[in-house]
Amino acid sequence: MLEDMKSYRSYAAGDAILWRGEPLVFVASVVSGVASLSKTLEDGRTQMVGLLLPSDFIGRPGRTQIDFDVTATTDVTLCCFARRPFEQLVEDTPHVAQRLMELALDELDAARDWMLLLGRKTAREKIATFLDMLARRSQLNTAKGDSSAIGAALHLPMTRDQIANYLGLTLETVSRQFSALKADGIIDVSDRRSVTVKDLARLQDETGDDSDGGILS
Amino acid sequence: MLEDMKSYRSYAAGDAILWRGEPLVFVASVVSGVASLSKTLEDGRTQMVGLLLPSDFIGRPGRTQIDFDVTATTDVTLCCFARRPFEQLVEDTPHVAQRLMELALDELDAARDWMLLLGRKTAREKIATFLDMLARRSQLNTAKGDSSAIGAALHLPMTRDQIANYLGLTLETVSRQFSALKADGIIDVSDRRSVTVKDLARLQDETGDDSDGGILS
DNA sequence: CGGGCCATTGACTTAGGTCAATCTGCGTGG
DNA sequence: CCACGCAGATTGACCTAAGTCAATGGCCCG
Repeated sequence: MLEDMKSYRSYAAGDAILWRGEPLVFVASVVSGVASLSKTLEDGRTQMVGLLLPSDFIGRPGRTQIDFDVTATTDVTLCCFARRPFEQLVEDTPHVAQRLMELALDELDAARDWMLLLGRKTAREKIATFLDMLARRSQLNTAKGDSSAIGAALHLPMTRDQIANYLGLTLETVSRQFSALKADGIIDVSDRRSVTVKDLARLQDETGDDSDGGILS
Repeated sequence: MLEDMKSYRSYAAGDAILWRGEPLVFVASVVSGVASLSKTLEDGRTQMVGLLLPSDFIGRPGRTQIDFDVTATTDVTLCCFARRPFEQLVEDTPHVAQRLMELALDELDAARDWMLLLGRKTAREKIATFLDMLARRSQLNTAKGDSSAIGAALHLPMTRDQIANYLGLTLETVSRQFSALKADGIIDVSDRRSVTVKDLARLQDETGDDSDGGILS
């Protein structure tokens, strides 16, 4: 059974978890901390192409390589399974295959939202979208249903530089936009690692997104 | 059997195939022509988030909605299956589920490459990457193995405006970059719908991509 | 107490966007 | 068969959002 083959691995903030092109020996799920997927151009410009929060999955049944780097953004603990036996499990259990497919489709949707952000949003819209996303995500993980956790401090899991790489900006622009949103009374930036959303509605207005807001599942 | 439930639909260039949020009644595969997936901000800025060429698949087992628009970029013919029976087939045939999963992962990889392009590449690199992608794709579909179909005219399946929406640029910038690449002797732009790659190596240099070039499968 | 490491802020540059004029075909109807 | 009109493409002049470069500030940790 799968339980028998799981193991835990920990990485310190900044450590590489997987390198692009390296043979993929395990699949994993994030237990705690934040990891990121990123791609690099030959001259060193980099772009994060995914953020892995707790419960997210790393790995691709049927692939032996990945073509991005996986890095620990904060200290991270993973729950790992050897790839071969895991694939066996996937083949034997249709239900698991279907679940993985859904995960892949969710990631695809997230990737496409991010494409819109990267291709068309202004710096201010990018920051607003990023904060809104963090607010939604952290709300899910805490008080489910309590829709107004506004005023609570949002923890930023990354440095300005990493945020810039996620949003396709420079760290200076990220910093300036934080300051601007603060000056406009939309957020508060006390500690460098936390932001308080003072006016969520206004923050959402600033995202540029079509307001009819997606699927009401 | 699946054969019994397939039907063909055709759309003229510019026609909507599916609207965002609309209930998804069929899945389909592209028989001929080119379709695109796109997302729009509230003020009308749009970003293409995918291009569907012949043999590409539209649809997501387990989802009843999509949150992008699907539009016919050129005249398009689709081969459609009703969604419910198709999903039944997927559940009954593990092999099909696995194949779909691979398609989803391929799309995810393509989406991530595009994120790097949108977030970090210059206009010139974007155009070079776009042309290189078209060259690779059209080579696959024609003379397999003949690696130097250089000199052959590449057909552009879209207008400058659509290319701009795909690359996160404006149509003017697309036009200027075509002119610049032409002035540099890398391509030739005779007809507005076709481009001849005169120096593929140089074109690839201009993409900005890490030259060790991905996975040698 | 001191030395990194982030972050912020300012001054200046620039790639790409915007606005506007012109050009090029191409299909249509007289 | 021609001329008209229109949709797309090109080109130029100018503007601006964001990048670059550089100085300064705060904070944590040894």
